[in-house]
Amino acid sequence: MSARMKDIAQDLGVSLMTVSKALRGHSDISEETRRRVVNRARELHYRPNWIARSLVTRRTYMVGLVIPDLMHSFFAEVAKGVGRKFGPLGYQVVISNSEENPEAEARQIEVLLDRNVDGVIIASAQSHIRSELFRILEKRETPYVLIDRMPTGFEGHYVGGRDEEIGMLATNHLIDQGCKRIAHLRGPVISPGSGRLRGYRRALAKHGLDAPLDYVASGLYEDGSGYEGMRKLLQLKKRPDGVFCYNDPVAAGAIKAILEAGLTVPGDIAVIGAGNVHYSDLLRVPLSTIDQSSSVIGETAAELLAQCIEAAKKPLPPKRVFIAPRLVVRESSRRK
Amino acid sequence: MSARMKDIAQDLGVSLMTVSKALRGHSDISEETRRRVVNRARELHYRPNWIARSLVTRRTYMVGLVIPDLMHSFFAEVAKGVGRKFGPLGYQVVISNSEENPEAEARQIEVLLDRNVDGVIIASAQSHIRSELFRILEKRETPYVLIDRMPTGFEGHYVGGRDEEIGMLATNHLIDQGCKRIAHLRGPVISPGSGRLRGYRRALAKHGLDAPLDYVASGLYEDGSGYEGMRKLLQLKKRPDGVFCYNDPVAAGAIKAILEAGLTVPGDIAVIGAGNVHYSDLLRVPLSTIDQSSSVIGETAAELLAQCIEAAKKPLPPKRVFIAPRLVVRESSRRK
DNA sequence: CTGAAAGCGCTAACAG
DNA sequence: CTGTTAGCGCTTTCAG
Repeated sequence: MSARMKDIAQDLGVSLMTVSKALRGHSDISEETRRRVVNRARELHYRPNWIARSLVTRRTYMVGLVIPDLMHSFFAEVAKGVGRKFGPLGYQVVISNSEENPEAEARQIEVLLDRNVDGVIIASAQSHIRSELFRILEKRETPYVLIDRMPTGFEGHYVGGRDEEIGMLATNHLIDQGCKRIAHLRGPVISPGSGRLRGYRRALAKHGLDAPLDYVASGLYEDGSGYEGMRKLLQLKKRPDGVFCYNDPVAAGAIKAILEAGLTVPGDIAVIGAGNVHYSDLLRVPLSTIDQSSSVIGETAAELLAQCIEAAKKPLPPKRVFIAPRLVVRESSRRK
Repeated sequence: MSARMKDIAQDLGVSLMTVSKALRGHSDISEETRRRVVNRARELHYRPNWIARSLVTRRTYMVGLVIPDLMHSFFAEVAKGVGRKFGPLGYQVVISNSEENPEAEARQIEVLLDRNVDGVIIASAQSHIRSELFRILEKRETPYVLIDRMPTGFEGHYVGGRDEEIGMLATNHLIDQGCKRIAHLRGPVISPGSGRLRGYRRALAKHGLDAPLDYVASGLYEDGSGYEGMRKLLQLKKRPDGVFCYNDPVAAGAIKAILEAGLTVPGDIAVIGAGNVHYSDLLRVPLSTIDQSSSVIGETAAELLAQCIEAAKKPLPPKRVFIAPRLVVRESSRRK
């Protein structure tokens, strides 16, 4: 096994405590002693034992990040943002994949808490705060920040997009481009899905446009379901001429379905997504989208969580940050 | 703070050790006692303290996974495979992003080792085994498995693709499709890049086709560089009619460049990538590719590492697993 | 400025 | 079957 403080202490004929303090840059150690300790530590390739330290300090310098899908590049980007913020602070980020399963998510969060992470960032698959998970979370005193999705009733720290605005921005853009029959491939029944749907409806209402019930089809999260949802929309007697999709993967699937049906994008049907995932530019038809600054969401959440952790045990008043959306026009919706 | 074993022991009037053993299902505890302990533990919401346990057992049940880019869905998929295998075994996977930077990678691995992970899986950015990193890695007795990239001189555990075969498979396919002037957007100077290039050359040689030096351009890792590389190829006097790209992102960038130049895919230039990333099907032109079974690589590496960990301190003889590649033909290369 | 004592929560090894 | 003793490697507290 590698060297311990005890070894350094013995070698130098000082006490273990002196070594401990010297190594941590404690003020009441003579410059001379510190130098000797540090040198000897280097010689022995001493590496502090985090586990032993954690046992007494009750800090692990690990934070959990729970996301529903690593493969979705939106979350990968969020993860990158979180890592970029926490790395320099000396924290390890532990990523957990819930696969959109609320129970799996709850179990994973428990595991993280059992490991004494100092805090958790969660893009939750729970739709409501009345779930087992939040009871667990509240019982422990570990700070946590929710991102991207806000379960109904949730009152704590949150960082995410302005979903209603996203819906309006996208829908207004399609209207601007001259679309008259605008459909929506909606996301799951969690805040971003509902918020974007609300925005879609408001935008249509404001412009006096119809929003037939069957113009809203389920797109769920990804290209497979986007493809299916679009195929349903294509069977309607009054085919839509514009579609706002919950996110970019759904939009990619929708485009696939449209092209397969022998129609053109944006000629026959204009399409817009949300998320601005990094390959949106490379799709069949370069995809218009609403940028959500995924990595900013990650960084902001990380910053907030770091503050909560520093604040020791006095919980900070709940803080909510909403990142402004931004329209990115590419070919899939450009009609003028 | 939450309940400790001590609390359970006092409540029940037994010794701490009895509790410890009962909770771990040790055989020499009466059924009766065990039941009482387990019940009381549940009542108190007892959760074992991993940190304390680790301090004595020297096992953390954490494994590190170091990859160069989470955003590249190949690695995201590998990560998923690793997680799927280790999760049920009670391990936490800690992912670290090296951003293709060998020094950052080395530092991150040190951090992981400092945290006493039980093992590490690495898709290394090091090109040669004579780097600082491998000295560190060998000094500690923590088992590790390399994946996807094999630094020259490396002799340890490895799981990856058969890169030369990938190159041959892709190039042969282009030849089959009638391409006569086949170029290659090559990857970085690490094993997959060099292996695929070798395969490309061998395939051409076998068919007596030319491989002019300027037909090999640098594509590096991603769409940006693929785009740039392709633009260079397009300026050659004898324009290629087929391109084998290092990976799918590079191929996506190449297609973008080709279309922008007013040419068609596969009509003017057939394109094939490698990796079969999940959105390959949704690109401008659905991308032909070589499937590498990314998640199988992750799972296999995880399994191997788990064995190494179980093998206690006796290092297993180096094992190497090469996953067979598989041709996936989509539109981008279909000429017949 | 330095150090001795106590303990974080748990387990290994052995004794009853 | 149960319990005692002795740590794991470090930090906190307090006395010199």
